[in-house]
Amino acid sequence: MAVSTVLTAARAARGPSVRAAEPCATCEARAVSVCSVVRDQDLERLAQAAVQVRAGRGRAIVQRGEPAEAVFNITAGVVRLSKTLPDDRRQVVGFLFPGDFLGFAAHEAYSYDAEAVTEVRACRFQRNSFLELLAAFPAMERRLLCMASHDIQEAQDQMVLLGRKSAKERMGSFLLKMAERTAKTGGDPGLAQLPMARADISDYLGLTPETVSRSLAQLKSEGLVRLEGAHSVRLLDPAALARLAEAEFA
Amino acid sequence: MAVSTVLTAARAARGPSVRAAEPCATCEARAVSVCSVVRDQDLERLAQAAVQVRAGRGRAIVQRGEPAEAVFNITAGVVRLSKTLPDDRRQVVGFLFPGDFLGFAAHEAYSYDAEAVTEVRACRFQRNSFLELLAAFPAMERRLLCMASHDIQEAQDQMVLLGRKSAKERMGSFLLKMAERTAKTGGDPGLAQLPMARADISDYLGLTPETVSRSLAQLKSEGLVRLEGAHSVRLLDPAALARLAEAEFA
DNA sequence: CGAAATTTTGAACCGTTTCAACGGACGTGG
DNA sequence: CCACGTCCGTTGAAACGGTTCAAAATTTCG
Repeated sequence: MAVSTVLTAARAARGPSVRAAEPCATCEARAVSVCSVVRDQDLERLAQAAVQVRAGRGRAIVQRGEPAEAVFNITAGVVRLSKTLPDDRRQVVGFLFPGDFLGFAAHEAYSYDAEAVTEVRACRFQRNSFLELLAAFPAMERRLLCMASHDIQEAQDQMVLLGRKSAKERMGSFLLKMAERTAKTGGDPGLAQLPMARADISDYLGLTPETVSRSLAQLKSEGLVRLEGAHSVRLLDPAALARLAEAEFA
Repeated sequence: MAVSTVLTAARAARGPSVRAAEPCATCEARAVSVCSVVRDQDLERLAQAAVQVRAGRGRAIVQRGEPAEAVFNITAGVVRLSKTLPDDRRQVVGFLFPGDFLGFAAHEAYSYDAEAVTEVRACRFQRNSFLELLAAFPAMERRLLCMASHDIQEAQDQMVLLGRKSAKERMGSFLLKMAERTAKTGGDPGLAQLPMARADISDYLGLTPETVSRSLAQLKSEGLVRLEGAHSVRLLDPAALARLAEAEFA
């Protein structure tokens, strides 16, 4: 993921924010080591194609149907990807966090709306420049392919959630996933931070905001979690939660 | 996608079954032109790493958790990919048809079960050989990346279906998709052929077999379809069906 | 042709949604 | 710094769509 992060960093004279690549085998770490495969002059050339952009809470970043002329790399904040049916039913198909790519999978046009859940910073590339990078550096391409595979697996897990899990199970799965994310970015691993609104969570889990709220209340009454304000949840018994969620069934 | 198809064909002295590549921009055609990027001697080397395999109806091809040592390319028949929760709730995460890859996205272990819905023939590669191919031919890698992007978009559409559509809408979307497939392989475009059991369809659509049956009955009573036996459905009014399904919302 | 499996149909049940109202947090402006 | 208004989240009650359980009809295959 951190392709543009790295480029940005390169522009800023190679600061310590350049993250090391991790082994692709697990795809756990989405950091892409561009440095290892891109020569400095190319890096510079590409960095020039990248522009820092910002978006305030709730602002659209891309909209479904727009020609997919840009690829973004999120550097700060949280983005919500969603699709909306003509009668306004909405499904959130994913949340993007720092390091994630936006718009890469798109071919002609974006197939979803992307909006800022929190204040967002991102690195914007012209699509053509981005594709040139791929063409020039097969190792980049491989890395992206690996990341795409990972996304496919996540999507499949989400299908299990949407197709077969109860509301409480969905909520449990979601909390575990969010706590994992907190942990991965160096935060308290027992705390799930939920920067998005209940409506965003419900549209991600295929529920209503009311059901999300009720499911949380249930988990609370069972002693599995404690709500610390509306936007963070302490996991009191992650093991029990995992059992409940059958989170990706071990 | 017909990578192994092509390889197999190469072994059989380059028959007419070598499909031409189509432009990646749309990713509509999943045929991969290997011939254009792979030299003959390499093709032969790789063909030697591929083995034809068969599986009878209902037979497992790969199982979740198994080390992902092989990549398959389906050459005939239909494969069902599914995930099962510990209490036997099952979600079908996809069906594979001739030309599709199986096991490519897997990293260490397969993350799903793959079973033969009909009699299946496939081309089996050692994973390492397959990765060598990718390493040797960046154009292959690009093509796969494009295919993966396409799969991600399909997965997102399926999330909309599972998270937000009614039973009837799900059924409509499914029928349209299956009819499209029939059309693409040169069959009657107004006919959706459903080789899989109702239970497979229901596990794909996040429903029960009973609901699938009832939804079909409703569509029938509304004059949108006619059942021609249990495994093919004639679409009498595809436009109305598309409106109903909001199939990928135009 | 006949047995087993699959599909369809029927009726009661249940989890989630819907509709409605209340409570609390946040931000704005005084 | 506090008061007020708005938005968001929570809680309650009724309704609905889909599930579950049961049985009949059809298809499939030996």
